[in-house]
Amino acid sequence: MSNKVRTRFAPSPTGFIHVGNIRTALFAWLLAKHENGQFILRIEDTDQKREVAGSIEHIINCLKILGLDYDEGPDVPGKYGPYIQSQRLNIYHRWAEVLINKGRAYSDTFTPEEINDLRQQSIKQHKPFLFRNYRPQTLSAWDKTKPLRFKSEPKDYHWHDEVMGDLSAGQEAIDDFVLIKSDGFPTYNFAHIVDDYEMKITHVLRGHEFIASVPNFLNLYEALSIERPYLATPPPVLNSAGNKKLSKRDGAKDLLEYINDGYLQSALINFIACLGWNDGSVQEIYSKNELIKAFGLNRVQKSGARFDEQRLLWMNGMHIRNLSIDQLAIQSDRFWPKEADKYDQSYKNKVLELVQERLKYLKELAELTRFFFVDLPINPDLINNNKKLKELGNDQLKQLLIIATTKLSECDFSLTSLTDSLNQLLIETNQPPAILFSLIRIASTQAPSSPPLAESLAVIGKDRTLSRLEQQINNL
RNA sequence: GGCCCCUUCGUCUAGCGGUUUAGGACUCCGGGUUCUCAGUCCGGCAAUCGCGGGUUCGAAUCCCGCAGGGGUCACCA
Repeated sequence: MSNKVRTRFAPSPTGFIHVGNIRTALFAWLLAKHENGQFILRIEDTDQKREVAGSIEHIINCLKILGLDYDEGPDVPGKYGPYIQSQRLNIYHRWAEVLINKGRAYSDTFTPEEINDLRQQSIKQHKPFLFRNYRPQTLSAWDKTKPLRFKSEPKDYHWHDEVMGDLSAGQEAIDDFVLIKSDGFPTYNFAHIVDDYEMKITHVLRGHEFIASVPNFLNLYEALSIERPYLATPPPVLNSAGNKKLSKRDGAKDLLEYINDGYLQSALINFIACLGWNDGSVQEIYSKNELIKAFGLNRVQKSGARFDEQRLLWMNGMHIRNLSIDQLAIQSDRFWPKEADKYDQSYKNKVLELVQERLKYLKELAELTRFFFVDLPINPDLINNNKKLKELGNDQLKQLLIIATTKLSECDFSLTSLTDSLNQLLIETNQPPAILFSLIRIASTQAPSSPPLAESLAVIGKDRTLSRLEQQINNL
C-alpha cells in the first residue's frame, strides 16, 4: 500500500470563503504538493440548519480560481467517496455500532433543557461542566431518536502538533461528547475522525479553535483502535486591528472580490502563504512552484498574523510586473474599458506595455487607459488645478499649443522623432517641461495622469494627437 | 471562572547562547528618474526583543513567576 501524504480541505458549506478560510486549504495543498502527495476536498455538511445554498459551488469555484487542484472531491471521483458527508450517513452509523458494541457509546437520556440546567448549575458553582459526571449508571440502548454519546475514558494527554509543537491537556478536557445527533447526522467531532481514517488522510490541518478538542479526539481514536493522523493547527489569520480572528462579521471579504478587482492568482497565493509562514530566507515574492518547493509545516508561525491589505496590494503589483506582455494580456482581458472593444490585440499590447508598471490591480486598467481608445471630453480642471499652467493666460497656452501642433505635424510619430520634436519644442518655446509637457499631456489625454509623454503620443498616433490638440486650442 | 496556547519595529517577519550597535519586507518620510500618476533607484524614521526575577563569562535566544492577548468549555464546525 502507498504511504503517500494525503491532506484535505474540509469546509462547511455555510457561506463564502475568505482569506482566513483559504489559508488552511492552501497550507494543506502546499504540503500535499511538496510531498508529492494528494489533496482531497470534503464537504462537511452535517449541520443542515446552517447550510447556505450555493456554498459548495462557491468553494469549488474558489479552489479552481486559485489553482488549488484536488485529486478527489465532490466533483472529482475517487475511491474513498462520496466526498460529501451528508451522503455518508450509513458509514457513520456503521462506526457508531462499533463503539456501541464495545460499550463505548450510549444513548443520551436527558432532554436539552435538563442538560442546560445542569450546565447552569456548574457555572454558578464556578465548576467546569462535564457531562460524564452525570452519565447514567446503566446505559440504555440507543433507539436513534436520541443523541448518541461517546463514553470517554478520561486521562492526561501529551501530543505533538506539527505547527504548535508539544501540547498537553489534563483529563478535565475530556468529556462524553455527542457522536450522532438526534436527527441522525453525526457531529463534526465524530464524522471527521471516521472520514479522515476511511479516506486515508495522513495530515489533518485545521484552525486553532480545534486544539481544545484534540484530547477528545485522541480518546476517540483509542476507543476506535485506529491510528491517528499527524495533527497541524495553524493559528488564525487576524483582522487588521489584530484583536480577533478574521471573520465575515468583521469585514473579511469574499475571496472572489479580490479576483474581481484584478488580484492575480499567483499574488493571492503568495500573500496568503506568507501570512504566517516563511522559509527563513529574505525572499518575499514566490511563484507557486517556489512555494511548493519551500513549504513546510515546521516553519508555520505559532502566533496569529494580521491581514494587511496594503501588503497584498504591493505584492499584487510585483506579480503584475513579473508577467510577460502576453501573460498580462490574458489576465487583463476582462478589465479593458468598453471603448477598447474595437481595437486589436497588438494595439492593446502596446498600451499594456506602457501601463504594466503602474498597475496595482487589474481593475485600474479601464481608468488608466481609456484615453488610448477614445477622445475624452475637455476637462478644464486639469489646467485650472495645475499650479504652473493656471498662471499663464489662455492666450499664452493657446500660443504654445499652436507651436506644438505645427511642430508635431512635421513629426512621423516614431518614438525617437517624437522625443526629438518635444525636446526641440522646449528650446523653441523656452519653456520648462513642467509647463510645456504638462500642457501637451493634458491636451492630448484629458487625463490626470498618463505614461511618459512621448511614449503615450506614439501609441495615440499622429492624427488623433493633432486633433486633440486642436480641440484643446478651441476650448481655451 | 477552568483548561490550553501565544507575545521581536505600526504591520509581516529573520533570529534557536557569543558573527547583533537586533537583519529583511510592507507602510511612512526625503532625494534622483526632462511633465503627471505609478514604478524604479538611493537614503531615512522605526522594536533595549510584553514585564520581573534567575541560570551563564555572556540571553531576544534556557528556566521560573507575572501581565496582556487569543482559543475553548454546543445535539456548530
